[in-house]
Amino acid sequence: MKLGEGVEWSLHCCSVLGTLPPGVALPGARLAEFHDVPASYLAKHLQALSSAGIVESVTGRNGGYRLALPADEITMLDVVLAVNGDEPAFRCSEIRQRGPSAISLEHYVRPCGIARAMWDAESAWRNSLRNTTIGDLVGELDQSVAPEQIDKAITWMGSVLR
Amino acid sequence: MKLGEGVEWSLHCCSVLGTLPPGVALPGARLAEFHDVPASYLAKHLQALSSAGIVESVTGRNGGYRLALPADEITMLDVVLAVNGDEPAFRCSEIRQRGPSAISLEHYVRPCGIARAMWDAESAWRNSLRNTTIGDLVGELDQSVAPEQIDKAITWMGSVLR
DNA sequence: GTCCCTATACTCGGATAGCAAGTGTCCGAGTATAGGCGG
DNA sequence: CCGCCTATACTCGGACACTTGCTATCCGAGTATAGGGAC
Repeated sequence: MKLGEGVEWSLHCCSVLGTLPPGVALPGARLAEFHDVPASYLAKHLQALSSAGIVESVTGRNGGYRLALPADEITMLDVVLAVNGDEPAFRCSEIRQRGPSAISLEHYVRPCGIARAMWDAESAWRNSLRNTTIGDLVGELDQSVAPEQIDKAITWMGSVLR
Repeated sequence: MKLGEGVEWSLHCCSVLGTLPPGVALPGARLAEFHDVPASYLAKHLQALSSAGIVESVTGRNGGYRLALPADEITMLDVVLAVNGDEPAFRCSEIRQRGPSAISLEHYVRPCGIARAMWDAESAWRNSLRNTTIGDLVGELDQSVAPEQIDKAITWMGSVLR
C-alpha cells in the first residue's frame, strides 16, 4: 500500500487555491514554483483534478487553475480519489472459488469475511478523509504555519498575480 | 493506493492454518495448491509472514508452516503489515519547507494539517483491521462458506496431511 | 479619443520515455523420515 | 525382534528475470490580452 506523491502535491495545491480570492486563477507553473516541484509532472495531476471537477482551468493569458466548488464542499477524499484513482485498495479475487475445494458458483452469495473486513477498514479510511474539507485545511493554516511564512507567501502571491 | 495480491493470499493462508489442529504444519506448496496460486510466489509472502513471527516454519519432511501464535492473538493488521510493509501509505515530504515562502527550519514544529488528516485516516484504517483477528475469521467461516465446500476442504486436508 | 484588428505570449491538454516496485520463477542448503543392515 | 545408520525425498530460504504502474518530460492546440492602426 503506497500513496503516490501526487496526492500530497494536489492537496497542497488545493489548499493554496482555497486561499485565493474567488475567481482568481493561478497557473500550474506558479503552483509548481510555489511548492518547488516539477511543473510538467504537477500538470498531470492538476489535469486529473480538472477532469474530476474539483478545479477548473482558465485558458489563455492570465489563466490558470481555480477551485471549481466552494472550498467547504471539497473533501480530502475527493482529491485523493481524483488523483490516485477510485479503485478500492483491496480487490477480492475470489480465490475461494478456486482450488480443490471449489464448488458450483451459485453457492457463493455472501462475500468472504476477509473481503468484508478489508472493505470495512477502507470505509473507515474514506470516512475519515470525507470529514475534512479543503476549507478546514485553509482555516487551520494559521495554526500550523508560522506568521512569518504566511507573510512571505502573501508577498510572493501578490507579485505573481499582478 | 493499491494493496498487493499477496495480502489477500496471506490472509486466506492464515485462515486455513487457523483451522488446523495445534502443532500440525502445512507445506507452502499445499497452501498454494489449495488456493490455486503460484507456489513459488506464495512462498515469498509466507517467508515474510515467517520473518514477522506470525507463522513458523517446520523444516524437513512432513514440515511446512503453522501459526506461531494463537489465532486470536494475530490481527489482520499484523498480517497486512508483514506482507505489505509497515511504512505508512502517506509520506509527508514537507514540501512546505521548500519554495519561495520557505523560512528557517526551526519554525516547523507542528506537522501540517494535510499530513495530520492523512495520518488520522490511516489510523482509522489500522484500528479497523486491528479489531479483527485470524480467530474471528476462522470462527465465521461456517457463515460465509457453504457446508458442501467445508466438507470438500476437510476431505482434501485429510488426504494431504496423511 | 474610441473602436477594431492582428500578432503575441501565455495557458492547458494529451502523447511520449524512464524508473521503481510488485510479480513470478528458479535452484541450493538443511532436515526429519523411511528403509535396510547388523546385532 | 530391536536398535542404529545411511540414503532419500521433502522442506524452507534466498537469489535471479519480467511486467505493471508511478515518475518525469516534452511539444502542440487554443485563447485572452496588449499593442498598433484606422476612423
